[in-house]
Amino acid sequence: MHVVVTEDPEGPGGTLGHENGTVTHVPDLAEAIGSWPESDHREVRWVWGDTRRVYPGVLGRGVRVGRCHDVALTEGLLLGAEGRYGEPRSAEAAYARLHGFAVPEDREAVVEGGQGTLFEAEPREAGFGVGEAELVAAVYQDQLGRIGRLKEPGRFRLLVAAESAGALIAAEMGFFGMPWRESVHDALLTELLGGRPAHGMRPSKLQALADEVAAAFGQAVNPDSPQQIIKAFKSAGLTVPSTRSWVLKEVDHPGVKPLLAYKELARLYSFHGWVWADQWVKEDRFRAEYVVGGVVSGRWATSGGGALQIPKLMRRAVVADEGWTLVVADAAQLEPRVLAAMAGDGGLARAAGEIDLYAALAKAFGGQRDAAKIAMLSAMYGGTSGDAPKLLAVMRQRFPQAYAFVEDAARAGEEGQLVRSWLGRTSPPPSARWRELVSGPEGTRASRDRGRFTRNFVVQATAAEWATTLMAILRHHLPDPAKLVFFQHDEVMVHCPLDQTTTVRSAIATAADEATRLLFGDTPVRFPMEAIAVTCYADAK
DNA sequence: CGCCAGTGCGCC
DNA sequence: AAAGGGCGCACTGGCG
Repeated sequence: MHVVVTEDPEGPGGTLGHENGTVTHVPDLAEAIGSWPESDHREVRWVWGDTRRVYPGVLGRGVRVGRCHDVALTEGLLLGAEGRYGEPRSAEAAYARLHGFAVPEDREAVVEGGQGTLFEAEPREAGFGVGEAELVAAVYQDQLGRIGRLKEPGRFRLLVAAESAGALIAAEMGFFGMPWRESVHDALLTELLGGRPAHGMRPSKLQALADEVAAAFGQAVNPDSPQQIIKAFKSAGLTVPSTRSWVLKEVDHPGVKPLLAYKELARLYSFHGWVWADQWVKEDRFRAEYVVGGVVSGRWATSGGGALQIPKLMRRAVVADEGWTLVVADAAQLEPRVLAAMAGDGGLARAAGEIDLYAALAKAFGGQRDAAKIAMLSAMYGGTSGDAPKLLAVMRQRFPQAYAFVEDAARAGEEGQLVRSWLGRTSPPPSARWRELVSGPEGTRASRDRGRFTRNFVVQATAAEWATTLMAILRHHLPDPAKLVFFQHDEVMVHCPLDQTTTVRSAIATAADEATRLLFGDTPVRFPMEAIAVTCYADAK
């Protein structure tokens, strides 16, 4: 069964819309959801316009839900599938389209940017002469109908369920937070940088390196300015095309070493330094803002805090609570396995039945595991340099179906067509700019670029679907109080009491298996998900 | 002053 | 060694 949920613009109240069409106003929404008759609590699908607007408040009152249908996320997926990519996807917009009213822009598109301002800027639209509960209910019914008319409604329903579950998980991860020891983080920064500087100053070790750089060049140079660095090298008689670290590494000049050291530390300082901690870490928890489906491929993005780019070095600060542990699991070689399963390539699927897929493929590539890996990555990314052409020729011969699968996706992209993931996420259409370019002198290049994008899209998007499905299942298998606290494309982290370690590890294995069956049915492809329990994230690999 | 593109680099 | 896909974010420096 489903229940439509709306929250009052002010206060803790809201409405519950029942399947028979009646709408009840409740003074305390979280309480009403939490006290829903236990017998069917797990069976309820809570339908709401936007998880980010409704769920945090509910969580804040200590209530969690099992399943939901996020109307805005679903609308985005449906619009893409219907060739209307990019149109506003809020429940209000969907309702307006349904009835021929003027379609309001999405609020996040209007407000955009700043943390915490996402939904505060303007009061809720007055509506279209209909209560919000009726509005959401009408859009929900319409969406069910549209899903039913798609080519693969069953798969798309899985996609919608996974995306909606992802929204719940993202909200919960943001709410509960990832363990982050401020004291460890501070000690690490102090060791590397030399203590927190006064406002407007560089940390001492950073300043020392900057001074070394200036001394080496015999002139003042801002190490944060690529332009100034290039000029400084020029006046030393050296021409560098850029200041990328791998370029500078090859340059013979005394300024290079301190400069590279500076760049590395400066990044830590500005990205994950004290200012970052002030903003994002409270009470030994890092609370990130995830954006479900924020990447066109369906991967998650972040809107602040950089949760998906935590430097390996900083993982020292991620430490389980006393008596608790971190169970960290990542899917090994996820993308080639996804390709094997999707393409139905017998040979590749057999290799993907092994724990080390690349080793299993090595035979086909002259016994070279590295060659097999480059061949697979080139096939999935559209690589053309080095040995790629030669290795791709081997792949074409030995794994023709997998080869054809990515080639077809690339060709579709080059021709300006849309491609779809396994569950039905649709790639964005080519931009107007691309259409101009493609018929001009730079046409071949633009065409190839888009081909590489669509080639990768089908694999990356399906990998994202597998990972989100796994998480959605895992969430239901976790014993209380274990919690998902981190997710990064193909890696999950669960924070749990020590005595739940074994249960959590097997829950992860089960979830990986169930996700594989749900998506691909009876495939020989295996998706190994090795889980390791650690006290500190840095010890996970 | 804010805005924006370019650069560079962290993660998968 | 540094190519091929996807991101976010800090910083510089030019512009209005």
